[in-house]
Amino acid sequence: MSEPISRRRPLLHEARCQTCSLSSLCLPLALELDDVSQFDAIIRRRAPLKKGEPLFRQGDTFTSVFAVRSGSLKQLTTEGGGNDQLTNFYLPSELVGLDGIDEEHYPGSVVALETTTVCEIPFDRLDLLSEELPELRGQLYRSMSKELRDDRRMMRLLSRKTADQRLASFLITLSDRFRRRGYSPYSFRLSMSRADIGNYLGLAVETVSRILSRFQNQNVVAVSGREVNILDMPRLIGLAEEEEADVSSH
Amino acid sequence: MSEPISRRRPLLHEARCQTCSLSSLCLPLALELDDVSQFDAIIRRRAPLKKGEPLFRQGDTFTSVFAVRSGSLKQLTTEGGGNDQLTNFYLPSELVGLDGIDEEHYPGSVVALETTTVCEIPFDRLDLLSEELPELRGQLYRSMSKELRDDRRMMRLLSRKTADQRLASFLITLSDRFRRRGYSPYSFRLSMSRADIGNYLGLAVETVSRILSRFQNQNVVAVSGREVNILDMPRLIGLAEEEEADVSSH
DNA sequence: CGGCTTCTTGATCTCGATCAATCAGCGTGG
DNA sequence: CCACGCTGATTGATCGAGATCAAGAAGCCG
Repeated sequence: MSEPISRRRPLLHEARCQTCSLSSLCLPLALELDDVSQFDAIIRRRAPLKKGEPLFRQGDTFTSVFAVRSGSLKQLTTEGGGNDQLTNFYLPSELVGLDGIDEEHYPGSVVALETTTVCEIPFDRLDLLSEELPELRGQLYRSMSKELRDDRRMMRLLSRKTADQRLASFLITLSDRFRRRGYSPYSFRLSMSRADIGNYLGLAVETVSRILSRFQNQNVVAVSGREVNILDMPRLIGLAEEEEADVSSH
Repeated sequence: MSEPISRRRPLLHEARCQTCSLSSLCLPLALELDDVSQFDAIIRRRAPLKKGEPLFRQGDTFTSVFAVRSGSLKQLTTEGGGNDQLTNFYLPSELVGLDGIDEEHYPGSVVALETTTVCEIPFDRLDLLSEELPELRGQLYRSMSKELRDDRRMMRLLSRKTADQRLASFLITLSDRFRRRGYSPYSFRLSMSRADIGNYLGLAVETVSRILSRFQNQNVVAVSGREVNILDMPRLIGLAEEEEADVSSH
């Protein structure tokens, strides 16, 4: 009634969970159709963020978690001085803000890397709904659990892997996330700068650049600016693991 | 009634949430007395683990999370080869196993560092109970969120801090956890080896040893084997932050 | 006591940071 | 349409924190 086939707010129209192409990856993934409607009802749509615009800032009051609909974001934590640490990149269908639940504020800023749209999910409503919908609750537990698991992988990367292994792992992880979203795992565009990559991986920008060049010379990837082509995936996987591998082949 | 002042199962008796000294830190922290009983009813007590004994192993089927009652544990993730990464230490009242929820198995082994007792909380029962008890659900969300937050801090430590800062941060974090549990924040015993500390902080054992010696020479701490005394907490905090600090005082 | 493991201390080497200099893109305005 | 200036990316040269290699010392337990 209030919204027939609204042309005035086409974004809002498209932005329903029921018609969202990400629904098989996102929070409502395990819900029945009826339940999806309930979930959809608590979502708030947001105007798209422009590149560099913050979704929220470190210290802002925690109210909601956000599902990325399109684009990408980075999470930054500042601690004294101007010394940022980039702790995460978020791609479509991923959930942002879960680490803010246990205090009244977000522990880091989240900033758009390109034009980005998100769905805002007020946490108090989500919590209440999760009481009625066990599937939703389970999905929420699983999302957080998965993020914990990913964090552990990241710690391993930061404390044990060489620069080469870090870059290779990074590219593989990205590739994998694209593949799961239906994009090519071999050819994609980085939405983050070299500086962002370095910050995230605990490396200097120069090192990132150098290693990408080297990978390129070895015909493992082709890189042109932010455009990446993975030419030899098995080799790249080898580079990411490479346990001081018995390099000798005889 | 069923248990007057049972002498036959003193452990089980003491091991009730209602009388547990950790109840103000543990999962049931936000529950009313009646609700605590419900929670208590799903807990399974466990025989104490001896030093070196695993609570579970990487790959074991996920069934439960565990609350540490006494002692301490370490979490290890093995990835190809024999190259372990120590991703966490667990102290009394902390929750173990949350990162296993979203897959059918635990992503790492958890091993006792000393004689350790835990409460087993079957996750399916916990999930069901969290439907009825919003406070419990909230506490569970908060626990996971806090762990996410701690992980981010750890990533920062691993990718930006020097060896000195890492050691100082480690000691401060431990001190803080002891204080919150009612123990001295200045004097405590490390239940983990130097090798464990190094593995956790991304440093070689030798480096850990060297830096502890240096801290000792600077009268910041007194270390004797695994016994630690923090002599100058403000100084230690300074060492942990030390943003390429303007060392000059004039 | 002897045979472990764990811890400490010293000497050297290496990976990646840092410093420094271009180079490439790209939007802005003349 | 091109010159200008800015930011981001690449490449080279040097340096240093911490790893690794190598010995001892000190617990610890049978």
